[in-house]
Amino acid sequence: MQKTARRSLRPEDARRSNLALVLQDIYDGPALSRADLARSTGLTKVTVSDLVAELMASGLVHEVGTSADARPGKPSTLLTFDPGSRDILAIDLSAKDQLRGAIFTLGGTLVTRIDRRLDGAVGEEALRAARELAAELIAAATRPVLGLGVGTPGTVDAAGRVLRAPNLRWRDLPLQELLSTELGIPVRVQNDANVAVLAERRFDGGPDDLVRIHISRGVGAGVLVGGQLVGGAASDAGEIGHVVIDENGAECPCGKVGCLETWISVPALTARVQADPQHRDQVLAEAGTQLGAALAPVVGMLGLAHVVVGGPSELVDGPLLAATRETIAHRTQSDFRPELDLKASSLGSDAVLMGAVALVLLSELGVA
Amino acid sequence: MQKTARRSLRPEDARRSNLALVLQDIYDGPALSRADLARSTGLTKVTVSDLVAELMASGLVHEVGTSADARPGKPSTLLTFDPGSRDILAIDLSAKDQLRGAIFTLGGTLVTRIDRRLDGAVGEEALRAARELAAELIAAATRPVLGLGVGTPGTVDAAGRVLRAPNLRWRDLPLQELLSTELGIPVRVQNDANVAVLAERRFDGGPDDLVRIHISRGVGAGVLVGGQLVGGAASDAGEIGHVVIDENGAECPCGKVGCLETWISVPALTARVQADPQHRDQVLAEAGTQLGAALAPVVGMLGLAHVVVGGPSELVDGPLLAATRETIAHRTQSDFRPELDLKASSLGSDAVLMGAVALVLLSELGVA
DNA sequence: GCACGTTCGTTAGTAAACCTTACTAACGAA
DNA sequence: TTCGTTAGTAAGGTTTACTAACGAACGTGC
Repeated sequence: MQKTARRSLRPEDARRSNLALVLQDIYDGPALSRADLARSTGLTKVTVSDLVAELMASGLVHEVGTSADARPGKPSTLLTFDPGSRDILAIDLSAKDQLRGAIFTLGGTLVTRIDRRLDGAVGEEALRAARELAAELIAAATRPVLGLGVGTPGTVDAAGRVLRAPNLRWRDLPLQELLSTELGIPVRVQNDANVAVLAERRFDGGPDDLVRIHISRGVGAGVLVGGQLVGGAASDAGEIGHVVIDENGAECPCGKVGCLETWISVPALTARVQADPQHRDQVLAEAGTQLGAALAPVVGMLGLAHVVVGGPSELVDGPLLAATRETIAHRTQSDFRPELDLKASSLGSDAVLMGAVALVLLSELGVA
Repeated sequence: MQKTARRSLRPEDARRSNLALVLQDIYDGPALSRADLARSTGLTKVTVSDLVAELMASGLVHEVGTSADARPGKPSTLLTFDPGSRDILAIDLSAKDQLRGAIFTLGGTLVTRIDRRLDGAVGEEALRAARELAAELIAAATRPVLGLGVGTPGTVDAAGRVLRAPNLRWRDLPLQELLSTELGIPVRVQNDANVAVLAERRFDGGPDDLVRIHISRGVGAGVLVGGQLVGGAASDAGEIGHVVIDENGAECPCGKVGCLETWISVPALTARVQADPQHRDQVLAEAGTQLGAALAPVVGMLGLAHVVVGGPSELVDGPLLAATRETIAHRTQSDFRPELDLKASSLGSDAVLMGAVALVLLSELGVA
C-alpha cells in the first residue's frame, strides 16, 4: 500500500467527475440555474444541460420554478437537490455493547433509528448481529437506497476490510465485501474516527484540512488533508491513543507509560475526576494540556488551521479544551501563523452515524 | 485556500493524465513494450500506441530494438525514456549567502553547475541575482528546456508566490509568475523542504507517504501524503522549527522557549557540541530525543512508515538519529504497527536542487 | 519443412463526452 | 415596438478511447 497505483482515466470517469462537480454545487448552494452551474464549473451551458438532464432523470435534482430577479434576459430555471430521493443507511459499531443503525435522507436528516443490544457478542456473533441490523435497515427503508455506510472501531483499509478491531474481536474481516454481496447495495466501511471527520466537513461546514480527535473509550483521530482521508501506511493513521505524550504519566494496559489514552480517554478522565472531584477543573485542564502537547507538532507539521474534538461535552467542552487551545497556541504561535480554530464537535453522539452518511455521499455521489 | 475548488475534467485533461501514466511507467521501469504498457495501465493496445506515438514525437521516448525473449509470438518493440531529450534547470535559494543553480537531465543527472555569491544581497537585489542566474542557466542549456524549478526558503503558496522569506527579506513576491513571464519557460517555485521530499521520492525510491525533516540554519519539513505535497491552511505546513517541544529548553530568538530549532538546527547543534565537546554523542542524542518527541505524535497521526532526515551527516547521521529512532519506537510501538523506517537522506547537499528537478518533472510531465 | 498457435502492433470503425456555433424564448429598457 | 441581454436547446464537429479484425513475426509440433 505504498505507491498509490494511478489508474487510467477513461471518458466515463471524467463524466462521473463532472457529474459530481455539478451535483456538489447544487447540493451545497441555494437554487442554481444551469447557467450558474456553467459559470461555476467552467463547463459549457450545453454540457451542463446534459449533465443536469442525467441528474434529473435519476431524481436527484428537480426544477423549482424560475428566478424572480428583476433584470434583463430570460429568467433562469432554478434547480435544487432533492434530499428525499434516496435513503442512506448508516451503522455505528463503535458504541459500547450496542449496534446503532439509522436511516437518513440524502441531506443528512435522520429518519429512522434502529438500535440493537450486543449483549457481549463478539467475533462471529457480532458480525451476525451487524448483518441482521443491515437487513432490518434495508427492510425499513421507504425509498430507493443509495448505500450503506458503516463506521467501526479498529483499523480499516481502503477496501473496507477490518484489519483489527479488538473490542469486536475481528481480524482481517472483509466486512465491506461481505455486506455488499449479501445485501446487493453499495456498502462502505471505514474507521469510526475517520468517518466522523467526514461528517464534520459535510454537516458542519468543516474545511478540507481538518483533524478530528475522537474521545470515547479510547482516543483516535480522523485526518483530512486536501479533502482526502489519510489512511496511513498500515491503515492506522489517526491511531494516536497509544502514542506516549508524557513519560511521567500513568501506566497503560498496552504496556507503555504515559500514552495519550491514559490522559484523555473517557475512562481515564472520569477516573481522574472521581479521584479528585474537588479539583475537577484542574484535572481536566491538565489532561487538556497533554492533548495540546500531542497536537502541537501535528498542527505545525500539517499547517492546520482547524481541529475538532468529539466526545462527551461535559468532559471535553470546558477546561479541557481551553487548556488544549492555550497549549497549542503557546507552542505554535508565530507572527504569521493564524491562530488555530480548536472547537468541540457540534454533532453530538451521532457523529459516527452521520459520518457513515457522509462516506456514502462521497463514494456514491462524489459529494464532499 | 480552504476548500479546494475542484475543476471540471475535459477530455484533454484525461488525455494528459493517461500520457503521464504511460510516461511514468516508461520512466521508472526497464524497457517496456506497448503491450506491456497496455497491461500495466489498463488501457488498450490501440490507445497506448497512440499515446506512445505522441511521446515519441516529442522526443521523450525512443524505440530501442526488440525483446530477445525466447517465447512464441512476435517480439515486442521496447521503449525507453530518453533522459537527454530535455534539460531541466534548477535553482536553490536556501544556501547561505549563495545562489545555487544547475542544469540536469530529465533523469536527474547533474550536467552543469552555476553558483553565484549573494554578498549579503537581500530583497530586490537578491531577486535580481536570482533572475540573472536563471537567465544564465537558460543560456547555458544545450537542449530544449523543460522548465525551471526553484526551491526557496520561506513559505510559498501553491501558485509559487513567496509569502514570506525572512532570510531573503521577501514578502508576497510572485516569484513563479515573474520568472515565468520573463523567461518564457515553465517555472515552478516551492519551499525548499517541500521540494526536497519530492526529491527523496523521485530519486531515492521514497514512498508516497513520507516526511522529510530538513535540518540546516533552521528546521523545516516536507510532507507527502498520498503522493501529494501538503500545503497547509496558510501554506505553512512543515514549518515545525518554532514548535515548542520542551518548555524547559533554551530561549529562542522567536520569543518562545524550547522550540525545536533550539535543539536541532545546525547552529544549535554545533553550539551545543562546542560547549561540551567531550560529551558530543550525548549532546547529539539528547537533541535526537527531542526530535523524536516532536515526531512521535506526527507518526501516529499520519500512520507514517517512513521518515527521512536531511542535514549535515556528521551531525545528523549517528547518535542523533539513533536517539530519534529509539524515542519514536518507544513512544509509538504497538503489536501491530510496523516499525518506523527512519533514515538519513542520501541525497546530500544537492537535495534541494534535485527537489527542484522533481518539481518540474511532476508539473510538466506528471512523473512522480 | 510447414501448418498452427501466440504475441505484437496497426488499421478501421464506433461510442462517449465535450466543444463551437447558431438558434429560440423571455425578459427589461429605450 | 425595437433592441440588447440572458437562459436554454439543437445541430454538428472534435477529441478520446474503445472493439473488432488484421498482418507480421515468432516458437512449437508433426
